[in-house]
Amino acid sequence: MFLPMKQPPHKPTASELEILRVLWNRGPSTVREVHDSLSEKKDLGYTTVLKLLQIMTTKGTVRRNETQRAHVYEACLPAEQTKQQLAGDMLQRVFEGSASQLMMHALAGRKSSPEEISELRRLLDAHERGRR
Amino acid sequence: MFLPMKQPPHKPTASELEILRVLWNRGPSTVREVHDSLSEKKDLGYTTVLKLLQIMTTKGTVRRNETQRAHVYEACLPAEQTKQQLAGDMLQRVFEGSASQLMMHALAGRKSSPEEISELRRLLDAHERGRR
DNA sequence: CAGTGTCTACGAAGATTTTCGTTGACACTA
DNA sequence: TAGTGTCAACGAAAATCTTCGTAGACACTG
Repeated sequence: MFLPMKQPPHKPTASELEILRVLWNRGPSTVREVHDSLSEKKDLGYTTVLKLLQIMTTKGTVRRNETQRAHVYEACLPAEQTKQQLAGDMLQRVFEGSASQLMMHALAGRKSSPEEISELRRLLDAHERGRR
Repeated sequence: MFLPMKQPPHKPTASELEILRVLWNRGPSTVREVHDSLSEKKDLGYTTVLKLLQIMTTKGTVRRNETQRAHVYEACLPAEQTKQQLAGDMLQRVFEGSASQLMMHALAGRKSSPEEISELRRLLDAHERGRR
Protein backbone atom coordinates (compact mmCIF):
# COMPACT_ATOMS: atom_id res chain seq x y z
CA MET A 1 0.00 0.00 0.00
CA PHE A 2 3.01 2.22 -0.20
CA LEU A 3 4.07 3.72 -3.43
CA PRO A 4 7.82 3.60 -3.98
CA MET A 5 9.15 6.72 -2.27
CA LYS A 6 10.38 8.97 -5.00
CA GLN A 7 13.53 10.49 -3.63
CA PRO A 8 13.17 14.24 -3.45
CA PRO A 9 14.89 15.79 -6.46
CA HIS A 10 18.30 17.12 -5.54
CA LYS A 11 18.70 20.81 -5.90
CA PRO A 12 21.36 21.11 -8.58
CA THR A 13 24.57 22.91 -7.73
CA ALA A 14 25.83 25.79 -9.85
CA SER A 15 27.91 23.56 -12.12
CA GLU A 16 25.21 20.96 -12.37
CA LEU A 17 22.79 23.63 -13.45
CA GLU A 18 25.09 24.70 -16.25
CA ILE A 19 25.14 21.16 -17.51
CA LEU A 20 21.40 20.76 -17.14
CA ARG A 21 20.87 23.85 -19.23
CA VAL A 22 22.90 22.34 -22.03
CA LEU A 23 20.93 19.11 -21.85
CA TRP A 24 17.65 20.99 -21.83
CA ASN A 25 18.68 23.04 -24.85
CA ARG A 26 20.31 20.30 -26.87
CA GLY A 27 18.35 17.32 -25.74
CA PRO A 28 20.18 14.03 -25.01
CA SER A 29 23.89 14.57 -25.54
CA THR A 30 27.25 12.92 -25.16
CA VAL A 31 29.91 14.19 -22.80
CA ARG A 32 31.79 15.57 -25.77
CA GLU A 33 28.78 17.54 -26.92
CA VAL A 34 28.11 18.96 -23.49
CA HIS A 35 31.76 19.84 -23.08
CA ASP A 36 31.95 21.56 -26.45
CA SER A 37 28.84 23.52 -25.67
CA LEU A 38 30.12 24.66 -22.29
CA SER A 39 33.56 25.43 -23.67
CA GLU A 40 32.18 28.32 -25.64
CA LYS A 41 31.59 30.20 -22.43
CA LYS A 42 33.83 28.62 -19.89
CA ASP A 43 37.13 26.82 -19.67
CA LEU A 44 36.49 23.36 -18.38
CA GLY A 45 38.35 20.09 -18.83
CA TYR A 46 36.64 17.27 -20.63
CA THR A 47 36.99 14.91 -17.71
CA THR A 48 35.51 17.53 -15.44
CA VAL A 49 32.31 17.45 -17.41
CA LEU A 50 32.43 13.67 -17.55
CA LYS A 51 32.84 13.43 -13.80
CA LEU A 52 30.01 15.86 -13.20
CA LEU A 53 27.71 13.84 -15.41
CA GLN A 54 28.72 10.65 -13.61
CA ILE A 55 27.96 12.23 -10.27
CA MET A 56 24.67 13.55 -11.53
CA THR A 57 23.85 10.06 -12.70
CA THR A 58 24.35 8.63 -9.22
CA LYS A 59 22.26 11.46 -7.81
CA GLY A 60 19.50 10.68 -10.27
CA THR A 61 19.64 14.11 -11.85
CA VAL A 62 20.39 12.67 -15.26
CA ARG A 63 20.22 9.22 -16.79
CA ARG A 64 22.25 7.80 -19.60
CA ASN A 65 21.95 5.47 -22.49
CA GLU A 66 25.01 3.23 -22.69
CA THR A 67 24.25 1.41 -25.90
CA GLN A 68 26.71 3.55 -27.79
CA ARG A 69 30.35 3.72 -26.85
CA ALA A 70 29.89 7.42 -26.14
CA HIS A 71 27.13 7.35 -23.56
CA VAL A 72 24.21 9.65 -24.15
CA TYR A 73 22.99 11.68 -21.17
CA GLU A 74 19.67 13.36 -20.63
CA ALA A 75 18.05 15.21 -17.78
CA CYS A 76 15.62 13.15 -15.72
CA LEU A 77 13.31 16.07 -15.05
CA PRO A 78 11.94 18.56 -17.54
CA ALA A 79 13.39 22.04 -17.39
CA GLU A 80 10.06 23.43 -16.25
CA GLN A 81 9.96 21.33 -13.14
CA THR A 82 13.50 22.03 -12.01
CA LYS A 83 13.22 25.73 -12.71
CA GLN A 84 10.01 25.83 -10.76
CA GLN A 85 11.71 24.10 -7.89
CA LEU A 86 14.58 26.56 -7.93
CA ALA A 87 12.31 29.57 -8.13
CA GLY A 88 10.09 28.22 -5.37
CA ASP A 89 13.08 27.51 -3.20
CA MET A 90 14.39 31.04 -3.50
CA LEU A 91 10.88 32.37 -3.02
CA GLN A 92 10.80 30.72 0.39
CA ARG A 93 14.39 31.12 1.47
CA VAL A 94 14.84 34.74 0.48
CA PHE A 95 11.42 36.28 0.10
CA GLU A 96 9.36 34.42 2.66
CA GLY A 97 6.95 33.29 0.00
CA SER A 98 6.11 36.70 -1.37
CA ALA A 99 6.09 36.56 -5.16
CA SER A 100 5.64 40.32 -5.29
CA GLN A 101 8.85 40.80 -3.37
CA LEU A 102 10.66 38.37 -5.61
CA MET A 103 9.53 40.11 -8.76
CA MET A 104 10.26 43.54 -7.45
CA HIS A 105 13.82 42.59 -6.66
CA ALA A 106 14.27 40.76 -9.92
CA LEU A 107 13.12 43.77 -11.88
CA ALA A 108 14.99 46.29 -9.81
CA GLY A 109 18.21 47.58 -11.23
CA ARG A 110 17.67 46.48 -14.80
CA LYS A 111 16.02 48.02 -17.76
CA SER A 112 13.00 45.99 -18.68
CA SER A 113 11.51 46.61 -22.06
CA PRO A 114 7.89 47.69 -22.30
CA GLU A 115 7.41 44.40 -24.10
CA GLU A 116 8.56 42.50 -21.07
CA ILE A 117 6.23 44.45 -18.84
CA SER A 118 3.24 43.70 -21.03
CA GLU A 119 4.32 40.11 -21.21
CA LEU A 120 4.31 40.01 -17.43
CA ARG A 121 0.81 41.51 -17.36
CA ARG A 122 -0.34 38.96 -19.86
CA LEU A 123 1.03 36.17 -17.73
CA LEU A 124 -0.67 37.56 -14.65
CA ASP A 125 -3.98 37.55 -16.49
CA ALA A 126 -3.42 34.02 -17.65
CA HIS A 127 -2.40 32.85 -14.24
CA GLU A 128 -5.41 34.48 -12.67
CA ARG A 129 -7.80 32.87 -15.12
CA GLY A 130 -5.97 29.60 -14.77
CA ARG A 131 -6.60 29.37 -11.07
CA ARG A 132 -9.18 26.76 -10.21
CA MET B 1 43.80 58.09 -8.97
CA PHE B 2 42.36 54.74 -8.09
CA LEU B 3 39.42 54.40 -5.82
CA PRO B 4 39.75 51.56 -3.36
CA MET B 5 38.42 48.53 -5.20
CA LYS B 6 35.27 47.51 -3.44
CA GLN B 7 35.40 43.73 -3.38
CA PRO B 8 32.32 42.30 -5.05
CA PRO B 9 29.80 41.26 -2.42
CA HIS B 10 29.99 37.55 -1.72
CA LYS B 11 26.89 35.62 -2.54
CA PRO B 12 25.78 34.32 0.85
CA THR B 13 25.53 30.58 1.34
CA ALA B 14 22.35 28.97 2.62
CA SER B 15 23.39 29.18 6.27
CA GLU B 16 24.71 32.68 5.89
CA LEU B 17 21.40 33.74 4.43
CA GLU B 18 19.56 32.41 7.45
CA ILE B 19 21.73 34.52 9.66
CA LEU B 20 21.40 37.57 7.47
CA ARG B 21 17.64 37.27 7.66
CA VAL B 22 17.81 37.39 11.42
CA LEU B 23 20.05 40.43 11.34
CA TRP B 24 17.79 42.17 8.85
CA ASN B 25 14.73 41.47 10.97
CA ARG B 26 16.21 42.19 14.36
CA GLY B 27 18.78 44.77 13.48
CA PRO B 28 22.24 44.62 15.11
CA SER B 29 22.38 41.56 17.36
CA THR B 30 24.69 39.51 19.51
CA VAL B 31 25.56 35.91 18.75
CA ARG B 32 23.24 34.84 21.54
CA GLU B 33 20.35 36.74 20.04
CA VAL B 34 20.92 35.34 16.58
CA HIS B 35 21.27 31.87 17.98
CA ASP B 36 18.09 32.12 20.03
CA SER B 37 16.23 33.40 17.03
CA LEU B 38 17.43 30.60 14.78
CA SER B 39 16.84 27.97 17.45
CA GLU B 40 13.12 28.45 17.17
CA LYS B 41 13.22 26.84 13.76
CA LYS B 42 16.39 24.87 13.64
CA ASP B 43 18.75 23.01 15.92
CA LEU B 44 22.10 24.69 15.80
CA GLY B 45 24.93 24.90 18.31
CA TYR B 46 25.83 28.28 19.75
CA THR B 47 29.41 28.05 18.55
CA THR B 48 28.19 27.16 15.10
CA VAL B 49 26.43 30.48 14.85
CA LEU B 50 29.42 32.24 16.36
CA LYS B 51 31.76 30.65 13.84
CA LEU B 52 29.47 31.55 10.98
CA LEU B 53 29.37 35.15 12.09
CA GLN B 54 33.14 35.21 12.42
CA ILE B 55 33.53 33.85 8.91
CA MET B 56 31.02 36.33 7.58
CA THR B 57 33.01 39.08 9.25
CA THR B 58 36.17 38.09 7.39
CA LYS B 59 34.18 37.90 4.18
CA GLY B 60 32.84 41.37 4.78
CA THR B 61 29.25 40.21 4.83
CA VAL B 62 28.73 41.52 8.34
CA ARG B 63 30.62 43.86 10.63
CA ARG B 64 30.71 43.94 14.37
CA ASN B 65 30.93 46.36 17.19
CA GLU B 66 33.32 45.03 19.84
CA THR B 67 32.87 47.69 22.48
CA GLN B 68 30.66 45.37 24.49
CA ARG B 69 31.91 42.05 25.72
CA ALA B 70 29.22 40.40 23.64
CA HIS B 71 30.04 41.70 20.18
CA VAL B 72 27.16 43.15 18.22
CA TYR B 73 26.88 42.07 14.59
CA GLU B 74 25.07 43.74 11.75
CA ALA B 75 24.74 43.14 8.03
CA CYS B 76 26.97 45.31 5.88
CA LEU B 77 24.47 45.53 3.07
CA PRO B 78 20.78 46.34 3.34
CA ALA B 79 18.38 43.46 2.78
CA GLU B 80 17.13 45.08 -0.40
CA GLN B 81 20.48 45.05 -2.06
CA THR B 82 21.36 41.46 -1.22
CA LYS B 83 17.94 40.19 -2.17
CA GLN B 84 18.20 42.01 -5.44
CA GLN B 85 21.56 40.45 -6.05
CA LEU B 86 20.23 36.97 -5.34
CA ALA B 87 17.16 37.43 -7.51
CA GLY B 88 19.24 38.88 -10.32
CA ASP B 89 21.70 36.04 -10.07
CA MET B 90 18.99 33.43 -10.40
CA LEU B 91 17.39 35.42 -13.16
CA GLN B 92 20.58 35.04 -15.19
CA ARG B 93 21.67 31.58 -14.16
CA VAL B 94 18.31 29.86 -14.45
CA PHE B 95 16.08 31.98 -16.61
CA GLU B 96 18.53 33.57 -19.00
CA GLY B 97 17.42 37.01 -17.93
CA SER B 98 13.74 36.56 -18.62
CA ALA B 99 11.75 38.03 -15.76
CA SER B 100 8.56 36.64 -17.25
CA GLN B 101 9.98 33.15 -17.07
CA LEU B 102 11.08 33.67 -13.51
CA MET B 103 7.70 34.91 -12.42
CA MET B 104 5.85 32.19 -14.21
CA HIS B 105 7.85 29.52 -12.49
CA ALA B 106 7.63 31.23 -9.13
CA LEU B 107 3.87 31.42 -9.38
CA ALA B 108 3.41 27.96 -10.82
CA GLY B 109 2.38 25.27 -8.42
CA ARG B 110 1.13 27.52 -5.67
CA LYS B 111 -2.12 29.19 -4.94
CA SER B 112 -1.63 32.93 -5.13
CA SER B 113 -4.33 35.04 -3.59
CA PRO B 114 -6.15 37.54 -5.77
CA GLU B 115 -4.58 40.12 -3.49
CA GLU B 116 -1.13 39.02 -4.49
CA ILE B 117 -2.02 39.17 -8.14
CA SER B 118 -3.29 42.72 -7.83
CA GLU B 119 -0.24 43.61 -5.84
CA LEU B 120 1.89 42.31 -8.66
CA ARG B 121 -0.08 44.39 -11.16
CA ARG B 122 0.36 47.42 -8.98
CA LEU B 123 4.09 46.85 -8.84
CA LEU B 124 4.28 46.45 -12.58
CA ASP B 125 2.54 49.79 -13.01
CA ALA B 126 4.87 51.42 -10.56
CA HIS B 127 7.92 49.91 -12.16
CA GLU B 128 6.78 51.00 -15.57
CA ARG B 129 6.21 54.56 -14.44
CA GLY B 130 9.44 54.51 -12.58
CA ARG B 131 11.49 53.77 -15.66
CA ARG B 132 13.47 56.73 -16.89
C1' DC C 1 38.38 34.64 46.40
C1' DA C 2 36.25 30.33 44.57
C1' DG C 3 32.60 28.78 41.78
C1' DT C 4 29.49 29.28 37.92
C1' DG C 5 28.12 30.87 33.69
C1' DT C 6 28.87 33.57 29.28
C1' DC C 7 31.75 35.03 25.74
C1' DT C 8 35.32 34.85 21.94
C1' DA C 9 39.03 32.46 19.64
C1' DC C 10 40.97 28.47 17.64
C1' DG C 11 41.15 24.34 15.44
C1' DA C 12 39.49 20.62 13.33
C1' DA C 13 36.46 16.92 11.50
C1' DG C 14 33.25 15.65 8.04
C1' DA C 15 30.55 16.66 3.98
C1' DT C 16 30.13 18.54 -0.48
C1' DT C 17 31.74 20.70 -4.66
C1' DT C 18 34.88 21.51 -8.29
C1' DT C 19 38.49 20.22 -10.90
C1' DC C 20 41.71 17.01 -13.30
C1' DG C 21 45.36 13.36 -14.18
C1' DT C 22 45.95 8.74 -15.29
C1' DT C 23 44.74 4.31 -16.89
C1' DG C 24 42.93 0.85 -19.65
C1' DA C 25 39.35 -0.27 -23.16
C1' DC C 26 37.98 0.44 -27.67
C1' DA C 27 38.13 1.79 -32.46
C1' DC C 28 39.83 3.68 -36.68
C1' DT C 29 43.61 3.83 -40.16
C1' DA C 30 47.90 3.69 -42.62
C1' DT D 1 49.00 -4.86 -36.83
C1' DA D 2 51.15 -0.78 -34.84
C1' DG D 3 50.01 3.86 -34.09
C1' DT D 4 46.75 7.50 -32.97
C1' DG D 5 42.79 9.27 -31.02
C1' DT D 6 38.44 8.92 -28.17
C1' DC D 7 36.02 7.21 -24.32
C1' DA D 8 34.57 5.81 -19.47
C1' DA D 9 36.24 4.67 -14.93
C1' DC D 10 38.69 5.71 -10.95
C1' DG D 11 40.97 8.23 -7.62
C1' DA D 12 42.29 12.11 -5.64
C1' DA D 13 43.58 17.02 -4.67
C1' DA D 14 41.89 21.48 -3.54
C1' DA D 15 38.37 24.51 -2.18
C1' DT D 16 34.39 25.53 0.38
C1' DC D 17 30.76 24.75 3.67
C1' DT D 18 28.83 23.14 7.97
C1' DT D 19 29.20 21.85 12.41
C1' DC D 20 30.96 21.69 16.91
C1' DG D 21 34.47 20.76 20.96
C1' DT D 22 37.71 22.84 23.84
C1' DA D 23 40.30 26.41 25.98
C1' DG D 24 41.01 30.68 27.94
C1' DA D 25 39.15 35.45 29.11
C1' DC D 26 35.84 37.83 31.62
C1' DA D 27 32.22 38.84 34.91
C1' DC D 28 28.98 38.05 38.51
C1' DT D 29 27.72 36.03 43.15
C1' DG D 30 27.93 34.04 47.41
